[in-house]
Amino acid sequence: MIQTTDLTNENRLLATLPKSEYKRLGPSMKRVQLTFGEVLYEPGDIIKFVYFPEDSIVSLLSSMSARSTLEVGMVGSEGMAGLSVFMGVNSSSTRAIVQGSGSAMRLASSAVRYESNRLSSLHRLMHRYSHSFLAQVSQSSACNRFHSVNTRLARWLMMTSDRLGSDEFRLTQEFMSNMLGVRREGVNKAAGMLQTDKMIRYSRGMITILDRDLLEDSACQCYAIIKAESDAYLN
Amino acid sequence: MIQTTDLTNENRLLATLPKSEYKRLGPSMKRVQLTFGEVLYEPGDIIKFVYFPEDSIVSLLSSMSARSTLEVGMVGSEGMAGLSVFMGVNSSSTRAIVQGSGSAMRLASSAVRYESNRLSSLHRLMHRYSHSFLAQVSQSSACNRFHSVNTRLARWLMMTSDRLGSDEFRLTQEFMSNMLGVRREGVNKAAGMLQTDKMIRYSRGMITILDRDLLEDSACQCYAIIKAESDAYLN
DNA sequence: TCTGATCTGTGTGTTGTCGCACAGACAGTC
DNA sequence: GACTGTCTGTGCGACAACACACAGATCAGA
Repeated sequence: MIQTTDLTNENRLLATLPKSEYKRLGPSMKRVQLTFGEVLYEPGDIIKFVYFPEDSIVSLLSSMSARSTLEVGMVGSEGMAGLSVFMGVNSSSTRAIVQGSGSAMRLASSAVRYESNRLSSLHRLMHRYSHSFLAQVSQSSACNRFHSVNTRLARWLMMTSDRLGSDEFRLTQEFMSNMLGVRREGVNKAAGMLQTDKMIRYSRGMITILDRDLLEDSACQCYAIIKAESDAYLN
Repeated sequence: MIQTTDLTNENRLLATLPKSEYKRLGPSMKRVQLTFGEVLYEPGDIIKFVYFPEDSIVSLLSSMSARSTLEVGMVGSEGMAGLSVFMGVNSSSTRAIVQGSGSAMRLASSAVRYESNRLSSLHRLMHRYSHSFLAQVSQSSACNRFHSVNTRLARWLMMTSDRLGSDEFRLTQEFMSNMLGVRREGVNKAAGMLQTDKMIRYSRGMITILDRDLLEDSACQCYAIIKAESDAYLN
């Protein structure tokens, strides 16, 4: 497995906090293992915990029907799942599902509510992350409207790879179709092209990125735009 | 012109503030007239003012290219244009354009930065609005992916009508095509159907909603979902 | 080694939207 | 009343994605 990012294996949002604030959160925080497919919360659920992914990924999904689901946002070590809590609302309108197994720091929602107004750096960071996340959702929205399945799949694979810090991961076409909001057959076709062009290799749910540069080239500009936004807010 | 909502002609977010906080904002605030087509800020611009629409509407657009633009969020009396400022970022990734002429309260960004941490009700409200807005953007994103031009146009007309507090307004097919992210011809076809079914009437940029109930029925569920979210946060 | 479950490949026909091209309708103005 | 610009209507070919239907490949476990 090739490490492609300088992953320090910690959540970058938390890592940016001054020590004093981090310590204050300590007692309410716990490192947990998130496993693929785990649902952290459903739309309307009371959110008990928020999650700061380390090498895991959480996807936020909007579903129109059982058949039609779409990822509206992806959360990795750059962010947090459960922004609603920070915004003073105890439930979300999206489903949060673990898209990549790995560890995350889990924080009780009550602690978020209690501390986020007292810890100024945390507060400021969360605000900036909210902005970054909103920008991501906005960009994806336009991307989903205008770009083809091919380019969107390439973008999505790049984003996933970045957050996992790996070029190899398990994901079926079925799963990706739920993320991109297209049929499995569409993913098959798009993935087939990427494979023909030697950018990726895949078999029975195991995907390997063979050529990141080529893959990035076939992704739309949205990838770079979202990445810039995600990285920038951490300074 | 038929008034269909109990429009009190003031921004509902501001109206929810306690008097003391509203007074604090007073000196920095000014009622301005927004005119159709006016651009409040472009992506990347430093945002000097935020706007609390009264009977005006501000659309937030994401553009992939000159040809391809999409409305990612709509702001009326329930909200504010310029959320980024509240989130501690002085520019936005979207373009803010006036979609419906009318009045708005304009507040200097510096005042937002200075006061939003001091005025607790304002802060709390803005947080809750941020959540509501994020929910709107997420829902629209899925809607744009899964629903037909017909239903999306119906939804969009309903949302516009709600915010203007009127059943009659000026909007060309060309303009709507930029909002919905489809070609003008597509809007023509969809609008033609709505007109055939006697839900709306239109001519040279003047649209009249003839039957709100029917129009709401042909809009997708997204309309009701977004409306509920927008109304709920104000309690 | 057989069996069932899962994952992937692909074929056919349909539909929605696009891209382009142009004609008609209407309003303002000189 | 003629001219110009704007807005609207429509026709046609192209194409991406859809819906459905199966067949083939691979793996895990009995």
